[in-house]
Amino acid sequence: MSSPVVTRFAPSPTGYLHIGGGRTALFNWAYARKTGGKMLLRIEDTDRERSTAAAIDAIIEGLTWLGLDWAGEPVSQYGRAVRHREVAELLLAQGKAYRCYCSPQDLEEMRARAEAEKRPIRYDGTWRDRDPSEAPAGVKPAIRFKAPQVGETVIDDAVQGRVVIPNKDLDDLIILRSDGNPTYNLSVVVDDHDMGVTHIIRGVDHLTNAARQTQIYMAMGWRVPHMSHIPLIHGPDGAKLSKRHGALGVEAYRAMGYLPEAMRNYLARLGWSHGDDEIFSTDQMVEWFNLESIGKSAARFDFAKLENLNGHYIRHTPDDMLLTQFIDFLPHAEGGKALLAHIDEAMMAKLMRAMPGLKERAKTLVELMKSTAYLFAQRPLAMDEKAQQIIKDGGAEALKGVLPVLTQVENWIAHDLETAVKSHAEAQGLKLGKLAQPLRAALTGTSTSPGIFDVLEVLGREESLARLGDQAA
RNA sequence: GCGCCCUUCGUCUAUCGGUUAGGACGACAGCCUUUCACGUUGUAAAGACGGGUUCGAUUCCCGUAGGGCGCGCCA
Repeated sequence: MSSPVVTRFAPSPTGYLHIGGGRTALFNWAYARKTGGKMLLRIEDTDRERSTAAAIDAIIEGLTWLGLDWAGEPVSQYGRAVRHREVAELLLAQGKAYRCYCSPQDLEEMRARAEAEKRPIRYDGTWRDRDPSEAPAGVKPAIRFKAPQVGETVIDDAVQGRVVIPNKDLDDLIILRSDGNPTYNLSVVVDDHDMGVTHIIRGVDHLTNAARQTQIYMAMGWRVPHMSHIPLIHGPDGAKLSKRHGALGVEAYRAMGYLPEAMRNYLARLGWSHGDDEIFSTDQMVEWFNLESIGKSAARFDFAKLENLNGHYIRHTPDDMLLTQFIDFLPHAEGGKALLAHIDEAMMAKLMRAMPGLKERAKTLVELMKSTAYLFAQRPLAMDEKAQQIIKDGGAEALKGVLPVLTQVENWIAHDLETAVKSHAEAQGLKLGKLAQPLRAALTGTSTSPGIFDVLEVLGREESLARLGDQAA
């Protein structure tokens, strides 16, 4: 029996929770659930300049919206700085780290020179073996990790396989800044160790860090956690995800009207697969999830597929649940708050009745919201010229013209009309061309199909219908 | 420049040496429908290139090309 799995999601609060981070969190969460372990949340806020409380809120809200939860309170990495410093000092005392008196300018020059001479950009080890007595006065040193210079560091990665990195390509990284604050690579190792993390699942952009961190683990004599470096998500053009593409915060996806379950399903399929299965519940995903089935190559974000999936989830969500989700969505939607103000019991009832027609053709909640515009509109509705002309012309032709016009105004009504007409026609043995009967029935209240009265209200001209009826009959 | 990783239809992917290379999204066409959508049927669409290994390679190895990531007193 091995120890229970502990995963962690460790974002830095320097901005919104982007979609790649959301997927990383999903994988960590899914793996923890699958194995009966737990996922921890750690906020990597050691960069005091860029970390913000707003970003922390955004991350937590984003995860919550995605339906991902974690064990215990979020851990602030910055709050553990004392311990990180302690480890840095320990490394220093053991001769596994040393003080470096190079100034940032020195280092910049070093880099510039290396670049100019087309040499690898690395710290040259100036202070690695220099006698501390040579230290310039008044300069606060940074502490560098004394990384092995020969041999190689191996990362046994569940996704990437066995990755071997020559130690000569890894330089002595700073673990403690000259101002006494720890840096990322040190903090991560100390925290993951102290927090009992058994499995690290993160983006491949951390692969090189994994090597450096492995060296620190070894220097401390700590056990190296299982690693899984998952491929990154690219934009539609194959390049890095930019804001133009999908590098938006997860809250942007919420505002675009995507359902959390659709997002989970889509994100899971991006890089991970279970045979030919495309649409699966989150429970199903958890049951199937495994690290081995995660691919190694980067995947492009495809909004068309997300939309399709989202449409599927919208259609398959029970009306009442969808209505709840819709209401919850409104505050986050552009123009949604204005609608929210008009929602009372009567409106809820209307929305509920309209939902079957509404959800049939909405791929996102935004589309669904747009389709409800009719319900919120002032009566009587203004008709465009085309509609007016059609009415003016009257006659049997009018009916043909009316439907498309209605479509423009409000698809779902047309849907109701169509359904009502069809059923009436069938019930009364009428040919579909003869619509007068069912329409009259609707007008007199014989039909209970919601939307019919609204339709007539839109038309606003019972005479036209009557005329149509005469001709059609 | 150096290191690491990747490469199957336009996109996401299946395939664990032998398949007519499968599915999904998208596209196109038909059906359903007096709108749109849903649904449904079908079509087109892929192993980057070059060498090996093997009776046999998409699958294993090497090289080339292309792409990605990393190389901060950022995380």
